[in-house]
Amino acid sequence: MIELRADQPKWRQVAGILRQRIESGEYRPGVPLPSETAIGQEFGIARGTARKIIAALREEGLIYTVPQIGSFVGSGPEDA
Amino acid sequence: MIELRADQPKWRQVAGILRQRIESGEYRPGVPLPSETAIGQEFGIARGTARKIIAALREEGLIYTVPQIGSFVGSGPEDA
DNA sequence: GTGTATTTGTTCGTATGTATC
DNA sequence: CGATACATACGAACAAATACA
Repeated sequence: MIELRADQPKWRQVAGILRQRIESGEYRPGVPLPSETAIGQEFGIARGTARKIIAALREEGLIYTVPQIGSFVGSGPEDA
Repeated sequence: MIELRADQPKWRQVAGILRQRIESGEYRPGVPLPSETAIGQEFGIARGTARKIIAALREEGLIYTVPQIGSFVGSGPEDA
C-alpha cells in the first residue's frame, strides 16, 4: 500500500505512477494492466477512483480498454 | 451543450427544461430519464447539480427514483 | 454443458472540501 | 450567512461478457 500525499488528488498521483510504469516498460503490451479492483487495493483507493485513472490514461492515448477483459498498453487494439 | 443564462440558478433552468420534456411526453413512463451523469454532460453541469434537479422534480411529484436504476416519469412506482 | 469467478460498465447514495455569489 | 456549484472520493448494487474449471 503506497503512501499518497494530500496536496494533489489521489487519481492524479496514481495516474502518474501508472504512467511511469507504462513508460518504463513495467507494463508491457499484450499483458493486461492490473484490474480496477487490483489498482484499488494496491493504492488503497476505491474502484471508482481507479476507473477515473484508467479513463485518464486512456484519454492520453497510453492505453486502451477491452470491455470485460482489461486495459492494455498501446494507443489501440492495432496489435492483434 | 445548452446555453444557460446567469440570471437564474442553473438547477432551476435545467429543471424547467426537463419539466417541459416530461410534460411534452419526450420522456415517457417506463423509460428511465437520462442518468445524473448524462444530464451533467448534456448541460455542462456537475453531477451534484444534476442530482439537485432530479430531487426537485421528484419533490414536485413528476418523477420517482429507483436506486441503482434510474428515475422515471410518474408520481411513484404504482405503474408496474 | 454447467456453473463460478473475474472484469468492465453503469447507476444512484453519500460525504467532504473549496470557491463564489 | 446561506445558496449555488464544482471536484473529489467513498460505497453499494446490479448487468453483461468473458474465462476457466
